[in-house]
Amino acid sequence: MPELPEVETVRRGLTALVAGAQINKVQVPYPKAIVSDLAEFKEDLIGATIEKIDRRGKFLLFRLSSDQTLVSHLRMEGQYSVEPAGATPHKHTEVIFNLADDRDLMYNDTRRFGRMQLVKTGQENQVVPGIAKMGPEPTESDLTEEYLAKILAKGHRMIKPFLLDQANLAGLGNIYTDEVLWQSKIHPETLTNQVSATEVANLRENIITELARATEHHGTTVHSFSNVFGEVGEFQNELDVYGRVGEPCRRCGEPLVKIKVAQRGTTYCPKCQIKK
DNA sequence: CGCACTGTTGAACA
DNA sequence: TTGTTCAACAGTGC
Repeated sequence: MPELPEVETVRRGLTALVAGAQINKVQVPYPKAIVSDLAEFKEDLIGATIEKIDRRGKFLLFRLSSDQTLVSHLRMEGQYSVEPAGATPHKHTEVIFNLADDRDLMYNDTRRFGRMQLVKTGQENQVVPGIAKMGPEPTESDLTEEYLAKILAKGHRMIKPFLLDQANLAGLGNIYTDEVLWQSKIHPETLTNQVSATEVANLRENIITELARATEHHGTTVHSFSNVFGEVGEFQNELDVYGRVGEPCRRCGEPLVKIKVAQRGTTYCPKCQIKK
């Protein structure tokens, strides 16, 4: 389900609902979801209060009063819901946090790809590989033009898998990558060292703007995404290429085409996005 | 039945 | 050594 805008939408929802809540007990119907020691996971969470929820890239970071952090990655279809205590778990509920205020925070994951682990706060930057290697957040201050130009020039890899690689920059996934490449008029198979300085500046601006816009619209709902309130995003109505194969390009009218790039479905405009 | 799918990772390979 | 590619993870829906 989620790229950065969706994870940020979940973070905000969770903050509104469970920041300040205390955990009484934890049940784990699907132990594989827990990467760290399971017994410690359950034990250490008892009595802890969720002080706040941060985000790094697509990772959610529940900051606990116990000086520990619950690191949670939703991968493809993970989602959280908050229900009255004792509510029946869903078919794919993997973890249940029983809260002291008679509510249950449930983690549900249809495809069972999501993972969570408990670490000492601050240690996530070393212990969680995805975070340790993660590139800058896609913001004006963190993602500088100099940095982007430098790493693009360094490799000779196709631009699409490059942008999907969280080690280069955080936050983009398959949907928004197709969108920003279309906006930037760059063919998804363009080699990174073939991207001109002008295109780099433009691409950077589009990445930052697009992810911020999508976040304002509470993300894109494809298939299963909903926030903790069970609400869907609205950004799917704003997408220009993803899911629009065969439909006319909104810039030139040419029918959009779909190809496979680095094992991922990729939609683009064959007239606006010319391979060099 | 076959294929596609929002993401990441570790092994294989150059 | 370093960078890149690709299968695998698991379930649902078309």
